[in-house]
Amino acid sequence: MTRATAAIPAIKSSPGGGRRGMKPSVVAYKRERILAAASALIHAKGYEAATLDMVAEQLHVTKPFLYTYFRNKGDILAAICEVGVTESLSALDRVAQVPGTSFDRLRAALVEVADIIVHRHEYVVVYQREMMNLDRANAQRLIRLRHEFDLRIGKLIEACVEEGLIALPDAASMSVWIGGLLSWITYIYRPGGRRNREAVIQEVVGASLRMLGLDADGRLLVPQQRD
Amino acid sequence: MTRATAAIPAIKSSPGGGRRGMKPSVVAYKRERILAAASALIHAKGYEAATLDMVAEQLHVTKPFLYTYFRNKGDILAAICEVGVTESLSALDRVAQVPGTSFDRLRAALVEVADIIVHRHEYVVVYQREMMNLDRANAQRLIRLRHEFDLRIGKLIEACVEEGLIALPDAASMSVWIGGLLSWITYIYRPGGRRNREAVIQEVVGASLRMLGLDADGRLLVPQQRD
DNA sequence: GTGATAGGCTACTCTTGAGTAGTTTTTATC
DNA sequence: GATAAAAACTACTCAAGAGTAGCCTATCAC
Repeated sequence: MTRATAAIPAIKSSPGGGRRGMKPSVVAYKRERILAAASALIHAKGYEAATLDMVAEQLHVTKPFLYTYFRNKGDILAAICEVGVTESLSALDRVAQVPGTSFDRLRAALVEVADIIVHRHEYVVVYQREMMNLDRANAQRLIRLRHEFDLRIGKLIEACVEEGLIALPDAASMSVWIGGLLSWITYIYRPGGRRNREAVIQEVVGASLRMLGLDADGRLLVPQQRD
Repeated sequence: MTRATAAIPAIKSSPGGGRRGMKPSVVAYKRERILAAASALIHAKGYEAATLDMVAEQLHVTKPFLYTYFRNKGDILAAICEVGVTESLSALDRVAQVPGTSFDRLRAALVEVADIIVHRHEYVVVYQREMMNLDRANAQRLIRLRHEFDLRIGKLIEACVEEGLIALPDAASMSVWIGGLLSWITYIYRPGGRRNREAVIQEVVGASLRMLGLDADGRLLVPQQRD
């Protein structure tokens, strides 16, 4: 891991480096590097076509090296798949602290998650496409996490309904469709593509809110009076 | 192909059976059977994990049999991937004949395509997940078809805008998000799942129209006046 | 019944990639 | 600078599956 090792000093100043030994954070760093390389490769070629030898080569390392940081290929995939959902869930934790109305929190949640999906593009695509290659245990865990995410979006919506900010009947069931719209970002936005990152986020947030019968500022949308 | 052969008589009465030899339609039928089996397997296990030996076994046939109807595994995948888009495009052709306003045609298109996605569930999932395993030529063809689909949905939207039925600025660019919502059906609806087929279609059509600023009957949605 | 042919099968080859056993190099410590 | 331990590498094994060469058999024309 010639190059990775050379890059390690950057971590010295990172938090969590206790006075005695920075081993844990170095290990975490190496794992992250492996995941980034694997994720890029799997994103480009697909799970089966992306071999561990290729991952190793990209890092200027050898295959057995990878096996000291992950038990097997499946565990690498699982770790990649977790990133998006995990980060989204902690974003929801953060958002819960946002002051204002439930609408403010809902919109903040949408923006935050859209942002994560845009930033973690490759990880999310791999999650969507390759989840099924996970072994039973990892798959279950991922499904639970995803379910929790939908549930919490649903709760944010319900809070809006209770405050009278949303009028749509059965609005909470829209959470899965909002999840779909958010996931679809990966098909619309590609890093280096012609679409603008912020514009995509704004579009998806606006579309999600309209699905809930709200405009971008949280005003209720109602059928226009015929004249 | 013991079982398939036994089932062939059903085809005798099918259209296209010229007076001399029903060979072409028999071949088409066998190809379809192969695709159905392969699609189910790939849907369940993923492209790489689904082996041709398994496909053959499911049909009570052997692997070389498959090779007389398809050049290789990739061609089978390509044929599966095409189904959803191709059928959707011909649905759009049909819909163009629908009398009434542009809104009627747009809604009809959404319903038809949603219906296809629900019916061809497995094919569509495979398309979404495994497209990247296609060789360059097949991939290009598929992308073009998909692009055409988005374009034509965009045109249906534009027609509504021109007739003054939609007020949303840049409404045509919503076509990709509608495509996303339609694709998401595959995550929401599973044959045999607890969700009702018609309800799902209604939900997705309603959500799509709300994204365009319309209610289910095509009435414009406008911000409610503050009191 | 005999011969020709399409349709299908048996029994391979050959490649590729996951995972590992055992060895070498680097680093840290005295 | 000797020594121990950690980190990484070399050089495999082993399994699995895509694709194929060549054989077998049912069917049909005559």
